[in-house]
Amino acid sequence: MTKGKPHGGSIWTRPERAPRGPVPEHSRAKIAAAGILIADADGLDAVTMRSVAAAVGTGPASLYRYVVNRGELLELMADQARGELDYTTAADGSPTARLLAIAREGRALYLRHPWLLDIQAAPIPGPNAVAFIEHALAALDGTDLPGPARLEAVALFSGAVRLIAQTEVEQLRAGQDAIRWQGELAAYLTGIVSAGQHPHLAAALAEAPTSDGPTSQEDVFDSAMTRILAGLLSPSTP
Amino acid sequence: MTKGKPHGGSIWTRPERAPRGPVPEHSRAKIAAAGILIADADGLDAVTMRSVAAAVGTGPASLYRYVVNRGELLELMADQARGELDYTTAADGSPTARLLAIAREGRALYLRHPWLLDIQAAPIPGPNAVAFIEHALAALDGTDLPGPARLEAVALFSGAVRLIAQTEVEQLRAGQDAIRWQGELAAYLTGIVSAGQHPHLAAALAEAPTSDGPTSQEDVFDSAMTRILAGLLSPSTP
DNA sequence: CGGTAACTGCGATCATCGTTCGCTGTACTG
DNA sequence: CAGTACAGCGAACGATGATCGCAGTTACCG
Repeated sequence: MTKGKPHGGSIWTRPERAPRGPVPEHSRAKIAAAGILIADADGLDAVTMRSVAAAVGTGPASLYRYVVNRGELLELMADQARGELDYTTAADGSPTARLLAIAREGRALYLRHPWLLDIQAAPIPGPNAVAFIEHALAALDGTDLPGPARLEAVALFSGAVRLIAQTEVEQLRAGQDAIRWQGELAAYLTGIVSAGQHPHLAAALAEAPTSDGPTSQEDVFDSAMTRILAGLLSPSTP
Repeated sequence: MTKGKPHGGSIWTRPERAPRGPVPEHSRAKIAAAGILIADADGLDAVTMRSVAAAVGTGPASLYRYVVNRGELLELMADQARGELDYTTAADGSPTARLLAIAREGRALYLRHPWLLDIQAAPIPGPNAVAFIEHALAALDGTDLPGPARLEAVALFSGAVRLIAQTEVEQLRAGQDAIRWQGELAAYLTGIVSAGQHPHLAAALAEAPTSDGPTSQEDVFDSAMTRILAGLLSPSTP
């Protein structure tokens, strides 16, 4: 009759070890670690079922005993990487300061594992994602935001960290091609601007990129993050 | 000797029509339109070289006369979709009001073409992306932000629109499975919370999701966007 | 203790996808 | 009119995600 899936939706609601059967030769953690190593070295596209299986020392088909599809493998990797986050620097201080500390940790994580930006968030958060939410909520203690608004603020906060880190990683990805790339972009925009349309873009590009010395990436990140946090933590104006 | 790429980096710096040779039977716009139709109907994964080629009425190999690879095809689609944006509602008013109007347009676009969220921004923006930047910059007129900060603010603004729309689309994607999905998520979180760790998450979840009637998605979007804009437009506090 | 059910490992294999090759035909140049 | 650069495209390649079915392994039940 009606079957009623016993388990299944997400990998986080499915037990790692089955009640019966032989003891698995590998583990989710080991497989995820292998995937992370490959992604760090050669990018997310290099993380194939075959490459991960080979790194673990087995065949591609065997991975499907631990994971339902490639997406779940990436979920495993993403959550395991998030386990590297260290929240001790966000232990106390003002909400803004604590969240900024968490944001810095997140930025470092994205720079360490740029492929995280290529994985879109899964519908159900893994344990380390939940831990992130918990710590961000803890940082919100002392603000006058109501409960649901706090969850929303954490989501926006997390997205902002990802967003800013993404622009930073994009430049790093260009690598040594940065000169060629920036040159092409500049030529392209110059061509557009000189056409007469887009006066505001012309004005913004004309202005010099700050005359008082080169700003470090960390400073850019901090100031952008601080601005966003100011908006998120301010009471809503109805 | 040294060849020196005549053209090439991006599709936007490459002319659509070559100076010599027969007149192409198709066009970038037509191919992009076909791809958009498919993506709207069956998602971005259904946009394969074969399916788009078939929709245009040709073979897969022929598409490579218009596009260097699948990524460029997606770029074409993304920029063409952005051409649907209407900025007339953002013509005047306060910077916040104008940006909010643009944000609403963006939200509607993402809801109309959810697959846009699956395409990550290309290194070089297409014409309609440039138009978006231009209009956002125009909305920033009257603020005291310096030039480079405005470009940064536009980037953050654009990312915020995308981020908020994404959470909204995620729920829509669950579709009728929403009941099952929310149920599973709730059960999952309940299990985690009841373990005793994560006290802040427990507190946030315990609080009722506002007692004064159901809030519409538009209101949620507007309030979140307004909060973020407040942060972006406020002068940096050094 | 023996039988059965549930599970693991995995070789072989499939369907599909992005992309390339090479040929033929066509339009523009000089 | 000859040459060249390009368009269209059938056929094919290599790689990938995923499935099937069988053999070996463990735990539970009577």
